[in-house]
Amino acid sequence: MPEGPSIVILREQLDRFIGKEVIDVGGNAKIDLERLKGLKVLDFKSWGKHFLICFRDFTVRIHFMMFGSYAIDGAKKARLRLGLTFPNGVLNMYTADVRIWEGTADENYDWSSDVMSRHWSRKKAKSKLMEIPDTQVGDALLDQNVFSGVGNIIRNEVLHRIKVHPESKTGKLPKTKIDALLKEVSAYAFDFLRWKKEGTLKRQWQAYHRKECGRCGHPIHKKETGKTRRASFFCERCQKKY
DNA sequence: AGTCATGTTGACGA
DNA sequence: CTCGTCAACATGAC
Repeated sequence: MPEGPSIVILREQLDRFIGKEVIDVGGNAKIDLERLKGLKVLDFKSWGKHFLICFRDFTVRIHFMMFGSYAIDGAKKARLRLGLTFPNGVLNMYTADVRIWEGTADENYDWSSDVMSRHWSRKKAKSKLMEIPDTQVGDALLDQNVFSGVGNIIRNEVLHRIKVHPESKTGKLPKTKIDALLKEVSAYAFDFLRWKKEGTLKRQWQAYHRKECGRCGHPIHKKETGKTRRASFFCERCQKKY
């Protein structure tokens, strides 16, 4: 569920609830559920992995963490975290971290860091990278403040695409590799979106959870890298360590 | 059936 | 104050 493109897919399915009133609220989310009742949803937005339900005076922020899921016009077996009933349908969410931000989404988020936003700024991401030259690029990719929406799939596939080893220090990357990184991180997110919709995402993976490199056939190395200690999958033949 | 995983936060101690 | 470590959360695919 969790990476940015999956949240975009959720958002895209909810157009018919925009402008509609929440006529009932349920679930075990630790927020004041009654507060939503009777209010109109002005919009659904996303910022990276954050799914945002926009009301006039506040924003409900949903984070699906690792195991989150949702159902539209249906229910699942899992315990309901937050369920919204509209006159024309239902949105149910499970295993999510739910919070309320006072104010609008615009007041709470910097859209330029979302790799799937139309406001995504390569330039700003580049200057953020320059500030952390000693950070491993694998860790930098998971930094939501720099690349919001990027998760473990996107980071591993992007690094494979640009032939860079996850343990490379950002400050040592050649300019061409920095530029390739900034370009591909967004490009891959949109490929992910398309493949996920087609149901072909897994078979497109070139490194992530693969035994052999999708490019050269060399065995894929799996290792917990960096401070994040998430699993990195990479080709020691194709991907150079800087 | 057991293992593993598309993630983040907060507590705690050094 | 900042850093590292760890527990906690909770589900489903294989």
